[in-house]
Amino acid sequence: MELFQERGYVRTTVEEIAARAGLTERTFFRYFTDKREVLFSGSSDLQKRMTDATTDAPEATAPLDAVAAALEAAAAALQQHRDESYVRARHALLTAHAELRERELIKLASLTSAVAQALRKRGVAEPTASLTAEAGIAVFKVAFERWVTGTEPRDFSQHVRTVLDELRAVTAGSARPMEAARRESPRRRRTSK
Amino acid sequence: MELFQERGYVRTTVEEIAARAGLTERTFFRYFTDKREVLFSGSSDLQKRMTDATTDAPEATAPLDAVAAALEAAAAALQQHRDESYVRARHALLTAHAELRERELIKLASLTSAVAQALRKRGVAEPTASLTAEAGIAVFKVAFERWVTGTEPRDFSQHVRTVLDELRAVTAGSARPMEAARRESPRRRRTSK
DNA sequence: AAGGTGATGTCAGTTTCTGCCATCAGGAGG
DNA sequence: CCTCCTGATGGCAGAAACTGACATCACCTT
Repeated sequence: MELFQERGYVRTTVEEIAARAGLTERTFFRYFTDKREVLFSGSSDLQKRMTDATTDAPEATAPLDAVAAALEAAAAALQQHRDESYVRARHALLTAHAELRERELIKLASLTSAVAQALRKRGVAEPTASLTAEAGIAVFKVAFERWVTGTEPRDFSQHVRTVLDELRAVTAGSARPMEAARRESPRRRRTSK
Repeated sequence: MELFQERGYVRTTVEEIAARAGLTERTFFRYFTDKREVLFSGSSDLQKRMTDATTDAPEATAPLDAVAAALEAAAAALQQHRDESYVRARHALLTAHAELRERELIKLASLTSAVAQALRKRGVAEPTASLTAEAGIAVFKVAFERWVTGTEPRDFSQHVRTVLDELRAVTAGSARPMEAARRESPRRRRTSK
């Protein structure tokens, strides 16, 4: 990250990164499959937290609410493990370089299918599982963007809740809503839990 | 595509591709920024169709339904312009090579923000616009996957409609639904149409 | 005929990434 | 203490992707 901020991502060579770490280029490629990968070391950890949270949600929890729990877990992990300056610097790099955004997107896709998998383990059928996971990660993306971009120091988990409610509003307010919903699960009263 | 099927994607060199087209490697890179890009030439066209469809939906149409129109447009374009064997071959390449999936994901992300942009032009506010676009593209992904993977020769647009209904079911059947919805739009009775 | 323009070719060079083999430190077992 | 094994690292050569600079050529305009 030091080097990336000194000379920018593209002009920083893998050899330089390795040297700064007291290693060789060859060794770098033994730890990271890619030059890009060096910016995504935490992602497998995040994924584990989120799938665990999905799996551990109480049995009666609706699919989307299990995913909401995963999002809360992610929010907690993010605010704990990374200081804000690192997150912002990283985010600046990602938005500036398409190759890095690509990598982020595939990480998010992997996250999505992992969450879908966790939902299936809960007994959620396809395509509900995939779809709920997709929607949940969409919420994650939008909320994260608003969190990093936003000026006011608002809580990430607060953003998550807001955006999740927005999602529910979006899909509730459109045509042809119901026959599938009735099939899926018994009507649920606004459980204050 | 010929070469990719003869020797596989990785063992096909850009020089070979260019030669097969009667050109030089250098010229290839004047037309395509990337080796990957050669498999995504149609994407900007698809994007235009979808944003147009979003923009052209009748004024009273709800956001998600405008996006549904865009999905219909995409389905029409796909079934018209590409024969099935090409679509399947391409899909096989994309699932086999992570670098290609990355590229596809960024194309879909670009599509998402273009659709969000089109929604904003309709007067849809943030974050509803982004969120609706994300959800819509999620439907596209899931429906496309089912279409290509599926054995029965079902219509793509048919898949789209099914998955869209599933999405509505997913978000309808979860907790804490309403305060955002109430803010967003006047109460809407479960319209049977 | 002269000049301009756009598409292509040629070439040299950088960087990423891989395969192969050598080295070296430390632990296990004799 | 010696030996063998193993895991981590370095060194090196090479393929392939990509870039920049310049040359060439066809074609069009004037």
